[in-house]
Amino acid sequence: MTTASVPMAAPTTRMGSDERRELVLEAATIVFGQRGYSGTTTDQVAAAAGVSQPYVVRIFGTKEKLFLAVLQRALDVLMSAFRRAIAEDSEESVAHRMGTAYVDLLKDRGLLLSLMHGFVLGAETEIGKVARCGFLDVYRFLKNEAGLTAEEAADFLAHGMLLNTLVGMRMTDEYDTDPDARELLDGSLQHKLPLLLEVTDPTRKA
Amino acid sequence: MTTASVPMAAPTTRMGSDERRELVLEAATIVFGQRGYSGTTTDQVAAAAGVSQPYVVRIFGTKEKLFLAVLQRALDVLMSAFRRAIAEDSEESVAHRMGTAYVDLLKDRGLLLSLMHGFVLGAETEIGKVARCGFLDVYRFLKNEAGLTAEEAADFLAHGMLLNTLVGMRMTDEYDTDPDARELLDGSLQHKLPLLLEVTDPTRKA
DNA sequence: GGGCTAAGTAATCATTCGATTACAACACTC
DNA sequence: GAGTGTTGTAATCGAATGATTACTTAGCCC
Repeated sequence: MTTASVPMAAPTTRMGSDERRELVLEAATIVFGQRGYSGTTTDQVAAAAGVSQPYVVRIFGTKEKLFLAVLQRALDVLMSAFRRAIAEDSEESVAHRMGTAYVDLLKDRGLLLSLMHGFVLGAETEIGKVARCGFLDVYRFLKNEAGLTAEEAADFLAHGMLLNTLVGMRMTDEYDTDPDARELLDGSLQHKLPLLLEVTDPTRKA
Repeated sequence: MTTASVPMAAPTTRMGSDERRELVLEAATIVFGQRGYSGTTTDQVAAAAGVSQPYVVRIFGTKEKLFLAVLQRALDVLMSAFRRAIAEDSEESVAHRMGTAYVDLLKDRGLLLSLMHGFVLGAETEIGKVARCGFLDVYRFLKNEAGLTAEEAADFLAHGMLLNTLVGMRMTDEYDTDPDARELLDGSLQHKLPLLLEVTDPTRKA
């Protein structure tokens, strides 16, 4: 008999709680992004993060608080990306650089979609509060720090929402089969399109 | 003792199945619009429609089929509104008339929001199919029948998605308290804003 | 007016899910 | 190396939910 009869004592070392929290947040972002708030179970998040379900709820308290943390993190990442975009010096316009930065966020899988799910759940008291506040923060940033006019800012947001919608409905699935889908995606993404295709379908060859 | 010991025999007459189906669809549209697909229960829909929960699922088979019917109806109503808008003769541009028609759809409560919830659920096999197909139908309509260029059509769709998002997050709740919210809503809706405010908050005085 | 079809419900079932509890083991301090 | 707090899990619970079954009654046709 071996010294350990316990079933598979973990060979890995333990993890700090901050690190673990961030890991779960990233996993949750992916799952919430594709199934939505109500459609996601804490069990799915736990499985995606490689921890047990009770641990997920203990870290965040409730599923709602977990989703709120996902939303807040997504908004923070978004704002950081925009700040970086307007800080860099380039020949491109500020709006163009921010657009590029926005599309680049697709690499953080589920981030824009989790945001989108939060945005359309304004009827949920707490979620709605975070969504409205976060959205207005972005709008203010576009006007006050990026120097866009009100109309330019609205246009920017509008095309962002269109992109989110196209990604959410997996319009990329029709990219090869439907010329209109291709045209729509080309128009929304321009040179960033290969990134989207790669993110949404890892098997595709460039 | 009264002649009827049965608990409240309905004083109302019975209803044809088509009529009843439409009634349930409308109720479902409202509920799905504010809670999303997974967040809505068949019981909530039944209560909103004034029928029993088992009856709702018997009419549509499953909750998913009910949601698909809601989506299809919403797309049909949308396309009808657009066709009517381009048919009428007016001094306004086609795009302007369609925009007005789109905003008018807010009167059909939950319709645009149910659509939006469907749009961001592309990962769900059946829902995704209907969403992509319906969205592309609209895009083709804008180009082929309304005579918009590809870019104009994308702009139109983008601002539609922004409007849906603003409504979904209940940005109207901040209309009186936040000048940026007000500006954003004014820009997205122009003269149609009173309609939105009335729809989202029936207690408000014009 | 009797039977037949369709509208509609009450009761209930099997799952699923978020949350709680109790317990285990690793790492750190003294 | 004993004690202790933190990381982490197994087991389980109660409520919610979609679906099924069996039953009731209204209208309708002959």
